[in-house]
Amino acid sequence: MFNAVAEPRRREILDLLMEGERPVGDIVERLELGQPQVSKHLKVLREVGLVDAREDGRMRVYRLNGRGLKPIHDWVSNYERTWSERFDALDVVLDELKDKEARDERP
Amino acid sequence: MFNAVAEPRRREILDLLMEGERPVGDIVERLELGQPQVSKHLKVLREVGLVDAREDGRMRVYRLNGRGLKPIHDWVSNYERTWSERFDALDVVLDELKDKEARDERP
DNA sequence: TTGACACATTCCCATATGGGTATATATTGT
DNA sequence: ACAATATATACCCATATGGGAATGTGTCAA
Repeated sequence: MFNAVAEPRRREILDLLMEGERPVGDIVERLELGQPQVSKHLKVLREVGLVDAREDGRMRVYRLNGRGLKPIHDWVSNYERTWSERFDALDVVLDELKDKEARDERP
Repeated sequence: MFNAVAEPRRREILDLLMEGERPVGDIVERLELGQPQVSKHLKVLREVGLVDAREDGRMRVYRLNGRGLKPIHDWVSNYERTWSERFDALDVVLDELKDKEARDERP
């Protein structure tokens, strides 16, 4: 899944979908990439759960599923303290509290 | 650079280096991977600035440079709000403050 | 039903990449 | 100087992957 995001065009697709759901055609236009290529990238993103598709007539509307990026966020966050000196003991505690709250609210 | 981190073994190397600097031999042992392979992975990580090397006699001691992961962290953080409902307006303000402080301290 | 449209899938090709093996380079110890 | 050690590099091979072109599938409109 790190792999899915390692592709520049796929990151562009995700960035685009952050604006809102989009049919394939729109993505093809914006990325200036062939339609089959976009479909293939979307397939990869679908397989790792980073996007969902909704059928609307003869078009498929793709929607971002940002939660799929949480594993990456979690992994990278472990390294945050190596560059952010502000990420000291207090910050760690606060972040853990924030995480705990989030878990309690949506178990 | 996303690419460098997309490789599982390279992430293992980074995770290992989080414990502290290590010569190549130690990494080879821990990863149970060939020495040339480890050297090649380290080369990739060096080229994207995720690790630094220090010469110590006939061995090269590699050290983590976590700051190189900041771009990834920044990119993924844009998506955090899509899965964390606690990431509301107040949190955004607080995080921006934290960023600002960090910039002021290390410009 | 037929044709146009939106998208997915297939096939082909060029390139990149990771592992394995062998070898080169540099440094230490004797 | 020589052998051993630590690491880097070169070469080979199998596989994965992205783009391009062609084709398949399902849907709407007339």
